[in-house]
Amino acid sequence: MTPEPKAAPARRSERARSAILTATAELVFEVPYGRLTIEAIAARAGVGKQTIYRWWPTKGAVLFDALLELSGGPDGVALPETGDLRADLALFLRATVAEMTEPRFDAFLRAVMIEIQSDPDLAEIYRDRLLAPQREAIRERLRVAALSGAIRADADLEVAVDLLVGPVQTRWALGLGGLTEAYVDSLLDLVLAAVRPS
Amino acid sequence: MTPEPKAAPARRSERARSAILTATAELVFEVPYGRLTIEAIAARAGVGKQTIYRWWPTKGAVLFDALLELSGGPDGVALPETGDLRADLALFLRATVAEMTEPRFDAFLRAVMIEIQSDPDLAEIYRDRLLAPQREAIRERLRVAALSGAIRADADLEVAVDLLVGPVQTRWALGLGGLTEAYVDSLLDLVLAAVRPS
Amino acid sequence: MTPEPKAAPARRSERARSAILTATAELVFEVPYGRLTIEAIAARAGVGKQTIYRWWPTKGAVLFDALLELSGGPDGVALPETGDLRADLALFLRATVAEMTEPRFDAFLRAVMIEIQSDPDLAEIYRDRLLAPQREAIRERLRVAALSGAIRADADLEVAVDLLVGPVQTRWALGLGGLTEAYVDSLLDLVLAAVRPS
Amino acid sequence: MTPEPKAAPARRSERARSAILTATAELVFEVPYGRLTIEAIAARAGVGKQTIYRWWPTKGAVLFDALLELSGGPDGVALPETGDLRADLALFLRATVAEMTEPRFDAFLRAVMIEIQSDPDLAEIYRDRLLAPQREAIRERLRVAALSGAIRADADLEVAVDLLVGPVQTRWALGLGGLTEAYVDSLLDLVLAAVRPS
DNA sequence: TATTAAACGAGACGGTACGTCGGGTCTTCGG
DNA sequence: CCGAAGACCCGACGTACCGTCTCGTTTAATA
Repeated sequence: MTPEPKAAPARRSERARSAILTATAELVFEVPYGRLTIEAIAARAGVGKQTIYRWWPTKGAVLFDALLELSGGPDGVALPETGDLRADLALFLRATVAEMTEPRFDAFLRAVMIEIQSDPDLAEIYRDRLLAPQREAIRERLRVAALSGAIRADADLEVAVDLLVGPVQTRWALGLGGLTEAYVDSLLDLVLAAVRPS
Repeated sequence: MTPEPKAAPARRSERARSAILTATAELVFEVPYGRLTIEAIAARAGVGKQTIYRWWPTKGAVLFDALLELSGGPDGVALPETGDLRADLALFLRATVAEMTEPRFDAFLRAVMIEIQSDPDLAEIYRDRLLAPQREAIRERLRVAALSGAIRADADLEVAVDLLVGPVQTRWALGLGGLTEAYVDSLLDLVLAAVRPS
Repeated sequence: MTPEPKAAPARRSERARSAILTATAELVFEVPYGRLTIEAIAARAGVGKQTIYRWWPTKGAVLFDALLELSGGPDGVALPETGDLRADLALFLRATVAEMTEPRFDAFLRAVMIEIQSDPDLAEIYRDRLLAPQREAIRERLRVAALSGAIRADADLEVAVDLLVGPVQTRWALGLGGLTEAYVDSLLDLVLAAVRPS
Repeated sequence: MTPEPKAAPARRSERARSAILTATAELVFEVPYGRLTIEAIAARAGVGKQTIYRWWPTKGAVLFDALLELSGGPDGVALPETGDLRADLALFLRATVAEMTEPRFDAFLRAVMIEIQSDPDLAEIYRDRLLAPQREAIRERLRVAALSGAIRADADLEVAVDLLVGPVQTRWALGLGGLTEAYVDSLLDLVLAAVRPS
């Protein structure tokens, strides 16, 4: 059932794999990403450099695997569905803001941003594996709300998702600050006004 | 009257300065930013490496000066004021989208994004020198509209700015695509609905 | 029994080592020693700079290893012992003069002289590894001659060695010229007169 | 009558000239000659680099002028003529040894040696300006001794000079040590024995 | 005494080489 | 036979000096 047992991982050391991802996660927080070297990861993980190059093509790939390892269980920030649209969205956005505010996660995400800007392939992976599911969940939530009449039926939901996510992401990415719970409330006021029925 | 403008750059070669910024702008487009080296800039500019290190502390600083040089005259994308709010905003957003779509500018902006994620000092410069004026112009335009009754008087204009700028910036930064004129229209539909009077 | 022969050079590439020493020997002859760069040696040897710095602390150390490599087999100029003191010394001095006159060796020795003047540690190595054995051989030859009555028994042999070697070395070092076989004869006339019995 | 008023030294600053030579003399003692830079000389002398390059072609030329300045008045070590040959030579050799032993002079002379090995032109200047007069003085002294019957009439005086000077110079240059007054005595014993009449 | 041309201090400039860091590959050895 | 260890070739780093080249600013011989 495993979809891709390809390239038969032969005998891959699980110990080495997780040591490498753990070391990466630690180092991303400790040193500026531009100074993060494969040698440092190997040294921290107690692993030969070759063991890294054998399994990952680039530093960015290691970073992404480390990220997937972290966001593995609970797929990032989950979106609840209590029936109260505003409450659900508020919960989600507050959790997002909390992540972006937490120093370790902030460092990690900025490293990911750097790789996304540098490498379109990694950008695609990020979109497909992490972004798309999240956006789809929000869109689905809005769709339900539209059916129940909580929001306008003809609203462009894709753009509505952008309206919810874009402002927060942009403020974080450009370091504009102001990412508080109050901000989330103000944002929701406007976005919900935009999609309010008739 | 100032007795010592001492820190005055002494005798700085304008020829070298502009050759360096030009070479940087060219190379940012030609090679991935991670592979862009100071040596390459120096070689392309026909300049000694030391001449770069003498006047800029980091590669990012050179990049930013090159950016400021480009966006020098017309401060980036200007915001017209015709009295028709939607038309003004549409013009502005379309120009922004056009920039982000143009390969040279796209490459340049991604390089800037990398530096912003890496260096808070550069992020601050970017915010203060380029972002802040633009956002202020938009906010001012909205303020005028609020006074004339075109939009709700009690709307939170700071968040309204985010609503306009965030979605576009986020789609570009994360490579989500779909940055078309149609998208701008859909976006404006929702945003103007959000701030529509009573 | 030694638990850690650790400082053992690990796995050192013999290919690189000899390529470096050969390149050095060639370049010492081709360019003035002051212009001889480590980068040129590395390039000529087809080797990374780091490989040189890994095994030698300074350019002078490489030069000395190259010299030892050359003077390896026949320990420099050998001193024969035929029973005829004057003939033996004449052979030795002529060989010395021949070396000093040969352009490649001249260039090499002048480079060594420069390093000796610059670095007392290298001077010590030179004395111990190359000079001392040679001087000891001469002194031993003179000792035998003293025992056989060919020269005065109470002559200060250390100084006698200086008398043989110093004039030639000085004329060469200061570029005074006149280093011919005739000069060797004149020199031997005087030196042997100095140590002639009774 | 001045054969070359050419290049008319125009107005040369004596202050600068002597400051440069003094700074050079100081620095030769303070830093290894290989690390002695023109920039350091200029800085120490409170002079622009160009002022050095205007009047001297190379660092070695400055060094030599500094040396000539020092050995200016008393042309190096003078050779007395008291009628007692051994006493005269002993005085001269002891003075030479004293110079070579004095740390400042030692450093200076080693710098000169480096330049002589590096640059045949400077070697020639050194021979002509400093070495030749000294050797001629010794040879003249020996010639007088030969006439007076103190030494053999048919001795090769050029080689005799080498016998006196070479051993001391060589021991110093190669760092063999043992440059004491006792050594001078032993040396004179042998050399005078070599040229003793019949 | 005022003019003027050079030499001067300062230091930026285009370069070369330095000695170091890290990338990505290859080789050796131990488990 | 994988993995740790680390040497290897290579390219770039940021620094130190090179020798040249402006810049004003003395400075001393003329005009």
